[in-house]
Amino acid sequence: MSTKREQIVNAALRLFYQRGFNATGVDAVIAEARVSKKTLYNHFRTKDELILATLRKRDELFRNNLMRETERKASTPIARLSALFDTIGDWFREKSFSGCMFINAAAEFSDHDNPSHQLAAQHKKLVCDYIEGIAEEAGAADPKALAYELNLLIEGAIVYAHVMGDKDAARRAKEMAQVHISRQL
Amino acid sequence: MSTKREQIVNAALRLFYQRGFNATGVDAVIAEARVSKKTLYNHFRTKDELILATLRKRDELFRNNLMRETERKASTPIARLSALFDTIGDWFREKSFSGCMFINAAAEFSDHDNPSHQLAAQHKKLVCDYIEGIAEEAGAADPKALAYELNLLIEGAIVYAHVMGDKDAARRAKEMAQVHISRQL
DNA sequence: AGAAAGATAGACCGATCTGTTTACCTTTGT
DNA sequence: ACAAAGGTAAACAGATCGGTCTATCTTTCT
Repeated sequence: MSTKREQIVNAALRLFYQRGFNATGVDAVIAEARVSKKTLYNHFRTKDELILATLRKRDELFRNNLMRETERKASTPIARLSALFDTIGDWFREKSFSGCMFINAAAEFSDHDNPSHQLAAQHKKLVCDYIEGIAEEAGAADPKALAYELNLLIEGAIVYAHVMGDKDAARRAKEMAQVHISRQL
Repeated sequence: MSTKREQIVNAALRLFYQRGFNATGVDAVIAEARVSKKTLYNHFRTKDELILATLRKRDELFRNNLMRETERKASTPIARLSALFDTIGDWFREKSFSGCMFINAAAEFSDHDNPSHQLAAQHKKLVCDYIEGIAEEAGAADPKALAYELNLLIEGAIVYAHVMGDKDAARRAKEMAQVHISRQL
């Protein structure tokens, strides 16, 4: 149906991720999407709404990929807890990698009440919930605590990979994760 | 001597940190600094140069505070490795806390070759070097590896504290850190 | 066939952006 | 006392910002 809307969001996904939200004008988005400005503003009331729609799409794509890849790499819950770090390691090595779009959003929209910032917080929680589910299946003593720990290691690795360009961060984080996983099993 | 320059950088430190780099215009900086636009451009050739000078100042202030506070809180190297997390916990609880200015800079200046991004990477390395020094004094088996691990936990905690508003992140990271510290001693 | 819906390119709006310039004022060293 | 240095406020330049609007074209439903 609304393929124009998808074109716009797909263009926004690329541009906002690579260049940032404030640095990307709507003119750049419509040029990348090959769409007129009127069309963009027919689908989104403001740029802020486009940003929110783009972040929602990113959340969906990112978590779907995280789940699919992690479950493809490992078949047991315990192995999947480790495989999470292999999946993010693959992500770090993509040529388009520019950090976590939600960390980036929180950086630009620093106010915690900002809708984009809240969406970022929600995304992180959903990822954490997913990990908690695996930790439960794996029989962790305290799945919530283990998910928190693994997620914190993931965030640390993302920062290392983006800020310092450390493509090995996922492997190092994985080794640390093994320690915390084995303490719970 | 150059007190005007300091006024400008101090104003820029507040505004760039709270509102972001692209979202803060030079007009806002000169208003906050109570200085004319001419004066700003006498001291800095471009806004980008002001950003770089501001990041350099932030690096100096941040690391000095990290060292001073951590050394004040604990007198032995081993205790200091833990105290690092208390220091960042205090930071998280400041009302002006808006995440790590260098993570924020890397988010807005995503290109790794961007001078601001490179300064961010350098800052992270200097913090890691400081921790490595303590790890050495503490007699860690592999000080470089331990510093890497603790720094990764710190980055994870910063993300949690900023994106999710989790003021407890430093304590949780500290508990994780204890595990990795004790494995090396 | 013909009306309604939705697309197009692009002119246009007022505001804001970085950066320059003008004209004047204040401080300071000799 | 006086020139030089460095400060001020504000006008200005040209580009870009988010957002609106017009006039035209294409598609689709009945």
